[in-house]
Amino acid sequence: MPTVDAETLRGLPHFGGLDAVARRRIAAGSRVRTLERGEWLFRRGSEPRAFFHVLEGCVQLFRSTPEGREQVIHRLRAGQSFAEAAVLTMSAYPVNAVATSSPTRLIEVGASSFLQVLDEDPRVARAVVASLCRRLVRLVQRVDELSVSSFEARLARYLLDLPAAGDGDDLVVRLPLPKKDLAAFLGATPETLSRQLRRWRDAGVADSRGAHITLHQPDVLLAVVADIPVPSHLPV
Amino acid sequence: MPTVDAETLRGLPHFGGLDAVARRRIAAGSRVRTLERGEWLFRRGSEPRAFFHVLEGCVQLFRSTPEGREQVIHRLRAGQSFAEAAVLTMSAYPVNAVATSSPTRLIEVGASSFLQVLDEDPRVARAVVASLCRRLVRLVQRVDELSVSSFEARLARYLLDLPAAGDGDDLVVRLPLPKKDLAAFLGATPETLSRQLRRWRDAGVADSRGAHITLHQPDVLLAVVADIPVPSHLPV
DNA sequence: GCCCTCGCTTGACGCACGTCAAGGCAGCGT
DNA sequence: ACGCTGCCTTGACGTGCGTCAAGCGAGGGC
Repeated sequence: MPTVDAETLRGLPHFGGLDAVARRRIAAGSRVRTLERGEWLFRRGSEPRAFFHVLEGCVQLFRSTPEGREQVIHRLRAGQSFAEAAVLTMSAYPVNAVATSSPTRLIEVGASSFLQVLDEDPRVARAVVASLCRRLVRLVQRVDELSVSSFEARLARYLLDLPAAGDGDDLVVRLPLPKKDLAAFLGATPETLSRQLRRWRDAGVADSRGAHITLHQPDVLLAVVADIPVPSHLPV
Repeated sequence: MPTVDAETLRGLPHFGGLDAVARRRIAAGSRVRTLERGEWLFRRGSEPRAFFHVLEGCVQLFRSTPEGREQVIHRLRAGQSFAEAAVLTMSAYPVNAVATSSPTRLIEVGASSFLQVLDEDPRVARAVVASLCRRLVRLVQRVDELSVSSFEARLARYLLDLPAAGDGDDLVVRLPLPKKDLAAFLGATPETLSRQLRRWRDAGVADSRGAHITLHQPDVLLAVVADIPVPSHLPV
């Protein structure tokens, strides 16, 4: 059970400004955990004893219905923290969490030491408030997207938000996750994703070869994102 | 422009524990506003100069697409605060806000005095963090609901969450808002709402007369909420 | 009384997506 | 080589829900 170096905590957004004493206190209540792909970190409804910070790999937060349909709420990569809110309300984790790559290394910060430091140091409180706010705004956006925009629009937005390389007039992006997971993240099925990419290929808008997707007409995608139906002067 | 009595602030969740000095500071940066039904409080994208606390009436937060489709994010009634997150990030209101009843009275708390007190008093920070967390959890629930559950399930859950009066074996609830607004809140259209109520009436599950809805078989609705398809031993 | 507006209800119709089922194609172990 | 097992793709089909359009009933003004 590897413990956490107090120095390591300096890198975390919440604890960057802390003095050495407080940092050592947090470090004492923390440890590093390593998970394999597919391993569960916590389940929805269980008691939140800790929040987490991703050092390496990827964690997916999701909910699921009794029949197995799942909605991915969030994907966390290196440098991001999560589950602070659950710790702060001290009620229950509202989602499930599993690692989606191997190995995934995390810092697990114990609830009690975190709450103590939070009460004593206004700077931590400030940092936590800020990060909660950012998350809140992002969620508001997702509520909006999931209910009013089509799958096409959600996918277009996702692709345009990826880091892209130019290639002549085209943009080329690389999917950072398998297509079936991307589909789940966008609240749809792999079949729907596949069909949308097919339609774009037929229309000459975008081509996909494996995880590499070439956007021939990014402006069309931009119009889709804005939810303005594209004037169909396109060849069949 | 009526100013705010420092005593009034004692009633607000964020400021209940404050000392008189801090409260007077907040009061100086605040005022009471009265809106008519339909009046705008702020628009998405504008700069957040204040957050609000509802004293009376109702405020609706929503987003809308260029073509006019709207998604209601939240409805606030007396005793609730909103837009703290926008103030804290200091970027832009992520939603629109309008009053939906007349009169709607609000306390408008100026951003600068709020931020100052937040930095100085850890108790305020704690209260704000707690309220943000609650909101975050509720939003996570909505992301989940909007994407994985059917309209029927969302409506069932909404009805079961209303305060109900018993009447024999039946439960009777009163819709606190017009049906078209309810439909929007649940991310659907009035037609869809109408049809669902019709189906329940035909199945003998629930009857609606205006805003009064009688639930003859609450257990069926409970099953719907759990997303377990109801075994159809029901008469046509 | 009449007419207007608004909220609600119904029907007809279309489309986006989910589900089920059947391949194709890669990688990988034996 | 073989057959696994996953991931992706495609087709056929069903359905939830939005859109359009019509009609209904309850106010409210004149």
